[in-house]
Amino acid sequence: MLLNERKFKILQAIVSDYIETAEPIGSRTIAKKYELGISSATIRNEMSDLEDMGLISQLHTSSGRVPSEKGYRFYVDSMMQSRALTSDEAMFLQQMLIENIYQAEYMMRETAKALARLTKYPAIVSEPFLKKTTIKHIQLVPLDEKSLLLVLVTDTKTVKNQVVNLNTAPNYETLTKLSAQLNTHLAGLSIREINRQLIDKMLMQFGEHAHVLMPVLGIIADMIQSEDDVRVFTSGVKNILAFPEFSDKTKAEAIFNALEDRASLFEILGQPLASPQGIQIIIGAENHLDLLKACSLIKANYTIDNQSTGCIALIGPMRMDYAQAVSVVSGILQSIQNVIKALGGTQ
Amino acid sequence: MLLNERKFKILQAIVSDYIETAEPIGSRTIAKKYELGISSATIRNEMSDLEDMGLISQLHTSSGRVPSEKGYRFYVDSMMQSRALTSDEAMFLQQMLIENIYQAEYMMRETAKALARLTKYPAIVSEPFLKKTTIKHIQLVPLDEKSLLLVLVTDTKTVKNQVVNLNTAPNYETLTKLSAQLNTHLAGLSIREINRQLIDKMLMQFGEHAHVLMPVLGIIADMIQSEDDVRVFTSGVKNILAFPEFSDKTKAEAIFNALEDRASLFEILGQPLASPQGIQIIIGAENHLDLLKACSLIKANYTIDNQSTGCIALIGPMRMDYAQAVSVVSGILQSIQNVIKALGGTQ
DNA sequence: TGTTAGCACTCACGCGTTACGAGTGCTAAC
DNA sequence: GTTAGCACTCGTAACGCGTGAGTGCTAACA
Repeated sequence: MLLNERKFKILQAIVSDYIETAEPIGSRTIAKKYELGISSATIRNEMSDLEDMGLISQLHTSSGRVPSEKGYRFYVDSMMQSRALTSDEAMFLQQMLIENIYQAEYMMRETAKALARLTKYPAIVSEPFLKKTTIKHIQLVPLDEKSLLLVLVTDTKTVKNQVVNLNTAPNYETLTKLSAQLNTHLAGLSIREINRQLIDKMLMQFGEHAHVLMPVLGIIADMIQSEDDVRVFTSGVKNILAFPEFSDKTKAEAIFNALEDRASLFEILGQPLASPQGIQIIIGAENHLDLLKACSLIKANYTIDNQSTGCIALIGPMRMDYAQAVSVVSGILQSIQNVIKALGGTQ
Repeated sequence: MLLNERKFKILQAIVSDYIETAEPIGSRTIAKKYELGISSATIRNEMSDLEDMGLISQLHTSSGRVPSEKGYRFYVDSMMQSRALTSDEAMFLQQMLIENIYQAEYMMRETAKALARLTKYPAIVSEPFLKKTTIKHIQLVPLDEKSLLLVLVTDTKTVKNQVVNLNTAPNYETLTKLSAQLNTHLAGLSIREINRQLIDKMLMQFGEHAHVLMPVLGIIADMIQSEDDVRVFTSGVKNILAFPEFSDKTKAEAIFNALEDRASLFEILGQPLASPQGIQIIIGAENHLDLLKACSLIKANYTIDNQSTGCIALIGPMRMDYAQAVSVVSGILQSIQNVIKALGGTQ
């Protein structure tokens, strides 16, 4: 779609004004507020054209114009100015990094908080999806006669635990030995690399303890493959109450529902990224979740060794401040990558 | 405070009607709806007395009456009928128990969900506060040259992890030995029992690895003592939007703030219980958290070996359905206790 | 031919008025 | 002691109306 410069400027004025005020905007207001050197009548003519093109719309005759989804899309694609982080924002992120971040879980929670704090939009942060990470260490820990604890550490130092129930659990020494063997075979592998052949080979070596190995391997596969165990952190969900577009209770509730339900959170995070390395902007009904069709999403994957893994996202009204949100998301993305690198340590 | 039977019945009618409808209730309505065998004029006189006693109040002259905090307190203490779980509720809890509950974290999350689902009030569930539980097992897991992972399992099978950074981390065999020694000394103890004497004795035995022991012990103490690491699960926070008393945005926001902030959650959960074994009902300003002064709380501790440990709580408007809430909380409390017993297993 | 001034028209919104109803307290009669 | 009746209060919903921000259309102008 091509717009002449005047239409371009008018659309830009409408979108950014609406992002700021949430009020429909009329020709006279544009003429007064933005010095375009043309009269309101001319602006009216141009606006009529923009409406024909589907970029803006009216709520009723004789109301001002409001950007349409297509209008937002055009804005995001063609006229949004990427802006740098303000010094306040940068300092906030810096501060967050300085505080000791020992472990993935803590970092995730803090990241969600920071996103929500800086943008005033609800934020979602997911742990890395394990199927894309590799196993760093496995440890079998004794619990009692009939159960043991399986501890799995990934290359991002995310730690997972699961109790394994058996008829009779091996004693401490045996578990220590088994742990060592498991590590010999599995450390450094991703789930994709654990295949039938490898399992058979391990079963041979495990001998009398094969009855322990089978459930343990099964659970490792489950832990790695199922979303069930991936923690998702949200923060600032209440922020949506501040937006007039959600002052209607049922609309606010829809969003709360989406953000409190793990299934729909995964739906939000899990859609394949058009540009997996970058930041994706999803406007209104472009996302397929009915509960969020009045919202826009800003998503990014953080990556480990260039493999996409976890996800961070912001949710806001369609008139969200895309420029600010994108810059904050990209800033935080970098911070996370740095921390992941640091956590990776000497490996 | 003593009320004659007529006043008692009238107050009961006012409280339960208001709990149901959230509308002030007048003498004529009571006369029609509840067959007390007296006229509205008589009821008016009695209501005037009840108001003098501070049990009910008017929002303005010529409006119906509304229970005061004192009135709710009287209701809860003297006239609330404890009710059994409905068969639906009982089945729901039964179902929850049947689903495999392997681990404390999962159980907590599900418990919070169930509480919120059954009552329509926001629910909070905390993990056991460690200072009151005992250590079941400690394991040191290798990570890399400069760090190791400390895994701590408690008697409720709650699992905590923390990365420990050292100048040079011992190798796998050493860690295995150290783990065994730590367990010999510490398993079965609560944090109160880890004293200077014991630490000195351990330092002697650890010899060359004393430089590992000190940070590890420090972190164990931290993990056990600090609230920071206690997970708190909330569910159904959005439910407050359904109550007309919170339709004012700022009032709803106050509650969202309280329930999203860990510090205030701890404040909610942490107040000493008047009756540590039972269910505590806190009405309005009886709780000291300003953000929640328009709310009532229903709290209970779940216990392990008769020591109070974790906490479950419901939050609602002052006119919450105390009878139902209490019965659900007590039902869930029992379920949790059963699960804890089962998790305790053969120990 | 593109731009602009002017005009008639639309429609949401705020405001004052009014009618209504649910509630009260008081008084007098039973 | 109880109740019927009455005057009074006050929040709320409905209504009408003026206002203002907006539109599209037309005619005049550069």
